[in-house]
Amino acid sequence: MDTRRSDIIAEELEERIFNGTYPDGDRLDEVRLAKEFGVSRTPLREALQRLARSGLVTLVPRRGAFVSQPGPVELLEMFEVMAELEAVCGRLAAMRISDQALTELHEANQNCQAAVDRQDVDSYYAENERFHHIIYKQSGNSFLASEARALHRRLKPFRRQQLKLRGRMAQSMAEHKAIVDALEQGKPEDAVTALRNHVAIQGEKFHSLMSNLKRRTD
Amino acid sequence: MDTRRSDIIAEELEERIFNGTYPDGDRLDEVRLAKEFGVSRTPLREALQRLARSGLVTLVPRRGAFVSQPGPVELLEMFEVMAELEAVCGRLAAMRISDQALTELHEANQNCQAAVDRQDVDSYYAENERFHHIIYKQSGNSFLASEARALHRRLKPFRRQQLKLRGRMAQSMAEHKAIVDALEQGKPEDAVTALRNHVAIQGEKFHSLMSNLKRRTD
DNA sequence: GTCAATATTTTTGTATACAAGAATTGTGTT
DNA sequence: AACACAATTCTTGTATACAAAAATATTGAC
Repeated sequence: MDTRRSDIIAEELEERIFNGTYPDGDRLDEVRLAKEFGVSRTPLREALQRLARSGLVTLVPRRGAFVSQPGPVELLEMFEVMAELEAVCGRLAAMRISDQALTELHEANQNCQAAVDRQDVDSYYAENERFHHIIYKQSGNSFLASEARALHRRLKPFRRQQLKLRGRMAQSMAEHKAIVDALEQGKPEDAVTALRNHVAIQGEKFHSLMSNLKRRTD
Repeated sequence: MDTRRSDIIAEELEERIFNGTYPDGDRLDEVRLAKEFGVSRTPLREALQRLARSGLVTLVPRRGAFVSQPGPVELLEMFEVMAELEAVCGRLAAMRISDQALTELHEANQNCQAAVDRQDVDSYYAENERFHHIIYKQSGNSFLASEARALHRRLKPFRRQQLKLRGRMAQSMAEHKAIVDALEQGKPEDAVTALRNHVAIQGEKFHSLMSNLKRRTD
């Protein structure tokens, strides 16, 4: 329960940057936004500073706040790091995971499959997130888990795009199975490769998606 | 060159939290600090929000800002993540490192050795930092590099403590050599293990340091 | 007509003022 | 004496006011 207006505003602005309302490089005018949200500049500035910390906007002194969407190169870099973070989580989780978490993992996976059968992208997305969050937590390293969650969240809008690619959801399910198997059998290195590939492939898919998009605009 | 006062204040407060001027849980009074720095509350609040993003203080709504030093458990978790980040940097760098960077690495290492011979802790620390930063950069992934730098910086005050441990600097030098060898020969997995151990051992050293400290206060 | 220098406007950074919630103190009751 | 409730004080959150720097427009010279 955030009582501060700046928190609510920060979330709203974050949402708008994610869904593309504000394009890359766009300047976020303090007074205009303050009027729009019906607040003074003070809470709005605090919200902008928060976004700057997350890397969503860059604050140029005496110039203002500018939206900074990650470019293709930066995105691939972020996916690479995400792949490694997940791999580490998997390696630790393979040694530390609880029985209860394993059943929860199976449960999330079954819900994923059901969503695939129903062609329900939203539901698939939610269960997939749950799946990964369980692994983060089961790493037994809460700092690692929170870092993983943060990057996962940051990449959310870009992962979502490629879920629409033909056959991606089915392929993803197969990868999930390999991950669960590795964790169940307590094989750290298997979990590492399974998770690393699972995420890395997303980066590659995204890459092909980007080049397709580019070719279309030629 | 930061023109904004809030930046300067944030740095100063960060320094004070690092060097223990403000103990854990201490409340940072806005008006008192504002008077002390000779500014109004506005830039000071912005500085506090910045520190909150870095995790150095926690902002409780309507209650204020409280220093939150990481506890022993959290620190070990952070060292574990640092070890993995460095390992990933090393793996990528082993494949991508340039000849020039390799010579720079040798150079930094020689300067390290010279500092050890002179028993010059400060100088050792600076060159050691340079050594690691080169590896981060040579990962060829600038997002990864900046994440590694951020965590490295955050752990700085805790790493520093254990440099004073007897024989640690000499041991560290041997580990550096193993790292450089792996990078030079382009062996990713060797670089991974060398770097992971190099950092992980810092976490363990810190752990023993902590328990010694605890025993003394019993 | 173009370029440069200056004046004006706009916008950010900071200070101050005000409002609302939390902590504290004091008083009254049991 | 102890507890509860109310009034006061203190502190945070927000709005407004002001100052300084950057952007823009205007005027003048060539």
